[in-house]
Amino acid sequence: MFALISMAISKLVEQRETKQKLLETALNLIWQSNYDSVGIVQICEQAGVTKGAFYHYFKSKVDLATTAFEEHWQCVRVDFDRVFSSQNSALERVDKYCELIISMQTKRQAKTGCVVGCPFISCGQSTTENKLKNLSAEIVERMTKYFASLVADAQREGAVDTDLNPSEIARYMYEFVQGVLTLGRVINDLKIVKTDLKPGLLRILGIKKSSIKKI
Amino acid sequence: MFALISMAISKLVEQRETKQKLLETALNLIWQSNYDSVGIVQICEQAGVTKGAFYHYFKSKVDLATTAFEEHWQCVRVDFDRVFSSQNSALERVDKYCELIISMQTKRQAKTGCVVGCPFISCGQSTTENKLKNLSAEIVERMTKYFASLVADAQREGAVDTDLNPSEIARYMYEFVQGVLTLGRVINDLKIVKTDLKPGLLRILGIKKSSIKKI
DNA sequence: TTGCCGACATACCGGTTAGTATGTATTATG
DNA sequence: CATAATACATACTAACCGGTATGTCGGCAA
Repeated sequence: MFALISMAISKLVEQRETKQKLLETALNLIWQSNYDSVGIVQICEQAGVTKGAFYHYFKSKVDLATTAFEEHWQCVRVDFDRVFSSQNSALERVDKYCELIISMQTKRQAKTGCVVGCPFISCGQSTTENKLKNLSAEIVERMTKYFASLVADAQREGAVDTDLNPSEIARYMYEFVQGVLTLGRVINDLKIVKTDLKPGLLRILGIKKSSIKKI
Repeated sequence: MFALISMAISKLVEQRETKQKLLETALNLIWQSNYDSVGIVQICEQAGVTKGAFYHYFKSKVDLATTAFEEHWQCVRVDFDRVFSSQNSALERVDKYCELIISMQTKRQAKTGCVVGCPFISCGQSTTENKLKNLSAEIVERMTKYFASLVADAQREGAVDTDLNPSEIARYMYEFVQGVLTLGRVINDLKIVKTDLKPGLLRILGIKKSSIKKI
């Protein structure tokens, strides 16, 4: 009886793990290189499953990739919701966001041996699949919302001049973030991410000196 | 006699054109999509030559790509040398640089139908070929030099605070440029490039208001 | 016991890939 | 005039691609 139940459970776990392993492996491989140059068999081998298993769970390569990226977003947005929480002041958000990015990138570098940058942007701009491109564009919109409310709150807090359009500054900030991550990936060095991300963001945000002293 | 000479010349032109057409086509195709997903036969067909002609002039695909990108750099560096000339004030350089980028991107968009971004960066971060990656990293170094001297000159001109490290600000600026171009490519819209590039750069550069009035 | 179903595994398919081997026409040279 | 080199063109190969068709296996309900 107990044996039966535990077998059934382990079976369920295995099932979930097969699909999950596929998603995870696909994300990692595509993130490291790019969508077009990663093959299905390569993903399967790395995940330790066969092609049959792959096509049992996913109807195509782009199907796997999109769900992998969507799942990854659901995963990271938890972190973003936390650091961009209204509970944090604007400057705290910048601080925590930079910490988050750097810690994520450092972990990935430790795992893969190279600087990977943002998966959505680096992948979305280098694939021929429109589904992935659209997903990336969608992520850009979502991310700029975080920054827009950050800037608006910074203005309300009196840390930033109010004679500026918050969404403009927000765009500059996110554009800068992506630039730093992209160049970090190209020259394969986290140094510039670690040194430039925060001061660059603060410079764009343009915090008033008076507000620094206040905090 | 004249016929012979003109034939010889036209032959020479043809030869140069075959190789040149290959380089040009390769750059365009790879720039539009990415290195890994562009095939040699595709390049040859587009260039109107055969595979035999291709392997007569280049020993491999990556050989073609690297020489194409190096040639493209030699082409655009002429423009960069002009806009970043010491004859121009720092603000003029920013102005002309933004104009150059926007005009280049607009032309490419008209030709290809999509926003292509910076070829060196978008390609270098999405290929598995280390030769191309290294070339991209090299280009990054070359470009930041332009910005570093721009910032230093801006400080000497009194347009920017001197209590800042020029190379730091230069990095922020180039990182921002690449972010704007990358996002422009991802969302396939030149709008943000046109609206954000110049004000974003000026904000990072941090021109003193007094110097604006002076000019 | 039978029949079915989900969860894979294996073998295979047509098409495409980078790269090569060989053929040929034209031009330069001794 | 012969030979050699250049500038290609054509045909091919071995590997690999995404995708499919079919087979196998354990569990489960009737």
